[in-house]
This record gives sequence, C-alpha cells and structure tokens, in this order.
Amino acid sequence: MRNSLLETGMTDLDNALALIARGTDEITKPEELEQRLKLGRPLRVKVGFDPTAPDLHIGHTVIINKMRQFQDLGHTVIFLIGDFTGLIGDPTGKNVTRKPLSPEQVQENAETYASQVFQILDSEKTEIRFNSEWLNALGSDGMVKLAATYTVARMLEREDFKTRFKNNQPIAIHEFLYPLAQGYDSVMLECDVEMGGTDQKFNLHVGRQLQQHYGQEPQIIITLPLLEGLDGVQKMSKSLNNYVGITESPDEMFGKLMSISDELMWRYFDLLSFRSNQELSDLKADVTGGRNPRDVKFLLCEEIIERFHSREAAVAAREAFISRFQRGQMPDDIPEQTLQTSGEGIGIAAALSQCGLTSSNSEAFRMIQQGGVKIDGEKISDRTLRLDPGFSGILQVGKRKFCKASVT
RNA sequence: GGAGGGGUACUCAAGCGGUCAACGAGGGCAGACUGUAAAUCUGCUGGCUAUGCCUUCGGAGGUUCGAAUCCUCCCCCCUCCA
Repeated sequence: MRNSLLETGMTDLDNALALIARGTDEITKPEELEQRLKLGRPLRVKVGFDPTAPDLHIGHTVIINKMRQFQDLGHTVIFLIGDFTGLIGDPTGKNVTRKPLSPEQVQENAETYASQVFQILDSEKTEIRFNSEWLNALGSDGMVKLAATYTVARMLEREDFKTRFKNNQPIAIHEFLYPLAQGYDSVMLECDVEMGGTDQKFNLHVGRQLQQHYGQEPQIIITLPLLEGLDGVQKMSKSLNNYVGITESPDEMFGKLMSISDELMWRYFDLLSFRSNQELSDLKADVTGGRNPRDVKFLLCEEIIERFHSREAAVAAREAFISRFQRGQMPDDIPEQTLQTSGEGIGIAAALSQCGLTSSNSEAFRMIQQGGVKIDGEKISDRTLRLDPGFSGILQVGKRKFCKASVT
C-alpha cells in the first residue's frame, strides 16, 4: 500500500511535468521546475502583455492555453500588463518610441483583455497587475541602480541588438531599459516561472539574473513557439492582417482558418488543438492515405470555433461555408441598403460603391470588367447598366461580398 | 559642428527633362481551375459626371513649350567623423 501511494505521487508529478512541457519550445531548466513543483505550494507564473493591442488573436492563445494548464494544476497565474514597458516598446529595430497611452486607455485596454482571456483562464486564479505600479515608483535613482546591474556587453548578447550593432544600425539607449524593466517585474512579483514567445528568451533570462542579484531563486523560463499568421510566413499579428481574432464571428473564423495552406494546418493543430499527439498523427496518416485535407481542416476550424463560441456555432459555420463556397449559394445574413436617387436611377458602379462592395467607382468598373459582379446571381458585363427606381436585388462582388439593394 | 546618403503609390523598390498614372517584386482583389477562401494559372491594383478629364512621386517656390526627373529654400530619416 505504501508503495502504491508513493507511486501515485510520483505519477502526478510526472503528469504535471508532461502537461507543462507539451507544445513548449524550451524549458530552462526542467530540473528546477521539477524541484519547484515538489515544494507543493502554488507557483507564481508570470506572462507579460503589451497594453497597446488589446484585441487578442488565436496566436496569443497558445500561451494562454499554457497558462490555463498551470491553473488547472493549482498554480497562480499573473497576467501582467506592461503599461510602463509599453512606453518603450520591445526593441525590434522597426519602431523606436511609442505613443504614451493615457491611464484611461490603459485601463480600458486592460478590461478588454480581461474579458477576452477569461474565456480561457480562471479569473479566481489570476492576478492582473500593471508594471507601472513599481516601475514608476522606481524613480531616476532607482532606474540608474537597476541599469547598473547589467553591462552593455551582456545586452549585446541579445540577437537583435547584436545584429544591429554589427550592421551599424542605431540602438537607442532606452531600448536597453526594456529587458531590465521586464526582469525587474519578475523580482517585484517574486515569480517562479515566466513564460513568453521564443522572441522573449533574452528578456526572460534577464529576469533570472536580476532575481539572483536581488537574492531570489531565479525563475524558470518557458518559451512557446510563435504562431505563424494565415500567410504561413510572418508571425500572426494584427498589423499584418494575418490573424484570427478570438472575438470574431464563427463564419469569419471558419473562413479565415480555411484559407491557411494545407501545410500550415498541421502547425495550427500542434499549437492550438487540444487533441492528443496520437490523434494528430492519426489524422496525418489519414491525409497521407488519401483523405481530403479540406475535411481535416474542417475539424481544426470547428474545434477553435467551439472554444470561443459553441459547438452549435461551429457546426453552423461549417454548413454555411459548405453551402456558400462549395455550392456557391448565398449567405443568409446579407446586409441591406436603400439607395436614394430621387427618381432618376443609379449607375451600377455607383450603386456598388454606395453599398460598400467596392471602394470607388473605378474599382467597381474594374470588377465588372473582370467578371466579378453579379446581380441576383447573374454575371453582368455592361458597365453602363443603370438600376432604375423600384429595383430590388442582391448585388455581389466576388465570392464574399453581398448587399441587398433597393433603389428609390 | 563637419562630410556624405536618402525621402516615389499598401510595402519594398526602379525611374533621373517629354513615350510616366510612373518598370519590377511582395501584398491585396477578381477570374479560371480544384479536393478548400490550399496549390497552380491569368488579369487587375489613383480618382471621376470615363475611349476623355483631374490629382499624385517629402513641402513650398522657380526654370522650361513640358518636371518624379533641373535650380532655390524648408521639413524629415540614415551613416560616418567630432
């Protein structure tokens, strides 16, 4: 009996480790993590978020899923909003300084964040913190002391700094403050674990060193892969418009996810799906054996929509997709538009623009020329066509843009 | 402070007195095809009261029959030397 109890205990620890490790890029150091878990107390797990982009997309959820797993194991997750570090902007070499956000904006963004992440996270086990709390209080003298704990040579170990330095590209002094500030957050929050994207590795390590400097046990670092955007090349980001937002409608999610390449689909499965590795390799084998990758992609779409909406919404989105694109039918919810013409009718190009289907009359003419315009499903080719008063019908541009228009 | 290099359409990037609404690439959009809004191929990609007209090449002037291209001043970015 004593043995079996002991074995059960070991198994729990092993399971916890395996769960945490799943899908990660790297854990430094696994043995420290194991030791820390053995302490039996809730660990403090920090993840920092930038306050400027409050709309989460599924790329962010890779790490949020991992946070959730920590919570499920009984640990405390700190959702840190980098309102101070946001002023600096994580050095990427692209943009130098960012516009300061007002406290009201930060608060508003934080609330948006909260409402979105709590679709995945347990709010009871989440601490929401702002790093301006202690970084503003630090003052110039505190900042100087903090800066004194690190050297330029160590800073230049960071890949991005190194390359820029080597290529004679500018590095502003304040950019050095970003990793220091982020590391100081770990000190103030007494973190056991900090997680971030692989691009965060350097910053996370600074946290370890600062903690040691301030007499704390260094945090364990877990890096997670960055999710590629819909294009499959650049990382998912709002500014590149290659993202799927978690508040988007089921239909939009479905469509966007269907547009990823067959190859990228597997990456998404790895990072976003809760299916087991066994299930995934089975699916891969199916496709190799001739199963239509489209149908497997359907499964991915449904799982993700179910997570942020519901099972029913996922099924409905799939049905809508099939009827609309596979069978070329019209969607159910077509926006309506009444065009006022005071009796003389309206040219087709102007009508398309006014319905928002094209951004200018010129574009409308181009669409007509290319055969992309339909009225009630009939392709039209006459660019001088006029819609008379009393006309009512469905205007369509391309496969995706519809408007039910009536002319008065 | 000195020397030099730049600012061109959504992005990158040609053009360096007329043939420039401006090469090319990427992106985007449309069409064809398909097993999908994958892949592939083709076309389009400033605006308009549209076979013509109007506005664009950092800003303002100027030279010229004619300027993105030449000149003057200004603004901004980058590099090197101090």
